[in-house]
Amino acid sequence: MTPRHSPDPSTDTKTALLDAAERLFARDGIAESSLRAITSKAGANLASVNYHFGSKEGLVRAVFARRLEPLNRQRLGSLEKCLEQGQGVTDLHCLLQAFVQPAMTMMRSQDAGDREFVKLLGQTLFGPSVELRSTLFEEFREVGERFTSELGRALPGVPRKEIIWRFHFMVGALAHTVAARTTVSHQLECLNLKEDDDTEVITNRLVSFLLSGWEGLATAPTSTKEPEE
Amino acid sequence: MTPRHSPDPSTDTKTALLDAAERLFARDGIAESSLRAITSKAGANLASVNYHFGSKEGLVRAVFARRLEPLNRQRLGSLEKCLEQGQGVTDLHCLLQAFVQPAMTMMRSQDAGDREFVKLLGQTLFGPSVELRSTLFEEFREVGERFTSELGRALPGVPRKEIIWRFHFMVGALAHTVAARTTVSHQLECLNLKEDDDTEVITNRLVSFLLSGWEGLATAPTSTKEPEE
DNA sequence: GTCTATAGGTGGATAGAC
DNA sequence: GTCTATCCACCTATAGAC
Repeated sequence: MTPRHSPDPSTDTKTALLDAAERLFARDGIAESSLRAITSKAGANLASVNYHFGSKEGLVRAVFARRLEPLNRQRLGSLEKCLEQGQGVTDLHCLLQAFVQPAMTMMRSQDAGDREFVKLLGQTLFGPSVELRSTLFEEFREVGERFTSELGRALPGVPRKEIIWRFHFMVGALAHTVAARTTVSHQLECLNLKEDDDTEVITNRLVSFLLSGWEGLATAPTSTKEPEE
Repeated sequence: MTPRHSPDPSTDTKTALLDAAERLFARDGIAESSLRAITSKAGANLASVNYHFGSKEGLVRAVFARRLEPLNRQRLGSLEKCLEQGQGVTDLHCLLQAFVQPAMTMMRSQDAGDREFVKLLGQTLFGPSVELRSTLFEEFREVGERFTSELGRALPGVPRKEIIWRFHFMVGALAHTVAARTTVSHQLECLNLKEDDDTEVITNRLVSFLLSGWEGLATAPTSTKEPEE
């Protein structure tokens, strides 16, 4: 008996709750999704959330933890590959790709859960809840530090503070791309431009844009008339 | 008598409600801010919101409308100045500055309401509420169209679809910068880098980054090994 | 216009049977 | 582990006195 690793139906209830919550959170927001709606969609009982996760907040945290860890590992793994390939010289383009691509792939994943999740992640990153953001920040910490560190090494002339700002510009551009994709599609439709690009094309657009920004070859002086240092 | 344009205290109640709502929305989120908390903070009665704005949704819309119109006008005004100065040639840097600076100035305005508002705006842009986002989209439409149009003229070789994507990258970077400034400050503190930059410096960082991205001089090929076209 | 009081509904959480 | 029934806090909105 028990032919699978997770034989008991309790696990299934747990993941059903996670799936339903993830979906409703992404669609309606966390505060707007009631436990009643979540358990109903999951085909579970109202009390099951409290049993399995202790509280709604516990459920929220579990939703994020489930997919954040794989995302982080993928990013860090790609970063390591960049370093191996680079053999000393750090390849900026490879680093940006390593950071951007995992999120973009999730955006167009076959798994609907992945798609819902990145939308949710983007929303939450900009959301008002302080405690939730600091939870996310904690989970993201290692990735952020590894990437800013390597990006700094790839751009020796750029001070650390500037690196961090550029990193945040990048996070914003990426988050908006994955979270507000619906808006973009809508806008393109209004202009009779069908949005037929696949993940790779959009990723390349974004990475190219970011790469230029990071390389900073623009003719932008510090002030309107001041020359560059 | 009635020595001012807005003599009756009803106007004051109205703006007090708007101020309180704006602040609480930005701090706790819209769904999380109850009318009780808002009216209490405004020193008004619970029923006053329904009297002055019809419903909570009416209040929300009024909060956005109040500051969105000046922001739009400032952006469009700056854009017109760019066109006048340029005398035919469209200055990309000027356009980006015209789009970015008004929001950044609000971020560090002396008026606390301005600061709260941009935070709220950034949050809502990424939020889940469909109807609210489409309201914002409608209010933003003219600005978006004018800017993408002029940006396209400033970059004759770039197809319209690419312009729109880059515009969204820019919006994301800007929104994250104004909405998550707290996060950035926190991160900089953790690294013992005091975040003492004034608005102008941060704006210049962002505009430089974006300018490079828009100019697109990066050495990013379409694929990992393909040469540029 | 402002206020009190309350209706009418939904939220998260729990007790206790099964 | 699952379910029903229920508690109680809180929400928005409104009716009606002042």
